[in-house]
Amino acid sequence: MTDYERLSQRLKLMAHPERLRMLDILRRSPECVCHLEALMDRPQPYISQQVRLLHRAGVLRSEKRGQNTFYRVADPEMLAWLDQVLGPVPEEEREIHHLLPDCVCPKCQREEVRLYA
Amino acid sequence: MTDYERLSQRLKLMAHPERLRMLDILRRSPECVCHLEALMDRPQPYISQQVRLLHRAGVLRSEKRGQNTFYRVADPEMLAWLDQVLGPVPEEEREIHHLLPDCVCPKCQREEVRLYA
DNA sequence: ACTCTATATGCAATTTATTGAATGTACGAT
DNA sequence: ATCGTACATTCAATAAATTGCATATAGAGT
Repeated sequence: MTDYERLSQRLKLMAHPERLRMLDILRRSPECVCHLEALMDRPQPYISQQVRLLHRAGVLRSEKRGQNTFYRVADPEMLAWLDQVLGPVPEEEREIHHLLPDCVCPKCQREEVRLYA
Repeated sequence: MTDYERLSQRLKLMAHPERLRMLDILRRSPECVCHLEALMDRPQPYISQQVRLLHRAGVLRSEKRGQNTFYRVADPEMLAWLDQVLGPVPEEEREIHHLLPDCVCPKCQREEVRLYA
């Protein structure tokens, strides 16, 4: 496999509107599948599929917290690319969880977290 | 069209091994189709097709010199992305035409150019 | 053990991208 | 006018990506 092949395979992960948006969310703070589902307004299997693609490629890291699985962008190369393509994440937007009225995920249900919104 | 859609469409242009390689060549110096053909070892219609894709999207600019059409990467956004993904082009590798023994393009036939190889 | 919840997986239908190959065109040289 | 060169276009075959939907699983709570 040439360098160009390796790079283009990873670029393909970004070169998709829904995945790009998902990456833009997950580079800010870890989110669970059900939160992504509410945020992106897509059926859960759809979210899981895209997450899987990114996870298999080593772009996302997963972390179980109770019932939920939280994903975050954990790949430095991808993070650098995202910074270049989307612009860097402003300091004040980091680690902020976007609360959603119709989201059932634990972060959206806890009052303490609501303070950051 | 959302931002994510616009960006992913342009990212798709890079997310292809042959086009990425072509872009890597054309960000260094302008080259004609027949030279790309020799460099990349692909049939001429194949080269023309990929060139067209990139040209239509505004990534490449074309310039006629005699019989030949030279293409170069003219889009600042794409150039920045290429720098991020492939690393910047070293100063000493800029504007250098890679001479090929089996290439019939004018640059490869002129002795003066040979000095830079 | 049953149930509920969060998430994962499998599969088929469709769409889109990729590639090869034939053919077309424009233009300079003879 | 015809020929050759450089490049462009078109089309069809194939491969790959995308998406929707049905279903599976694993673990927590009852």
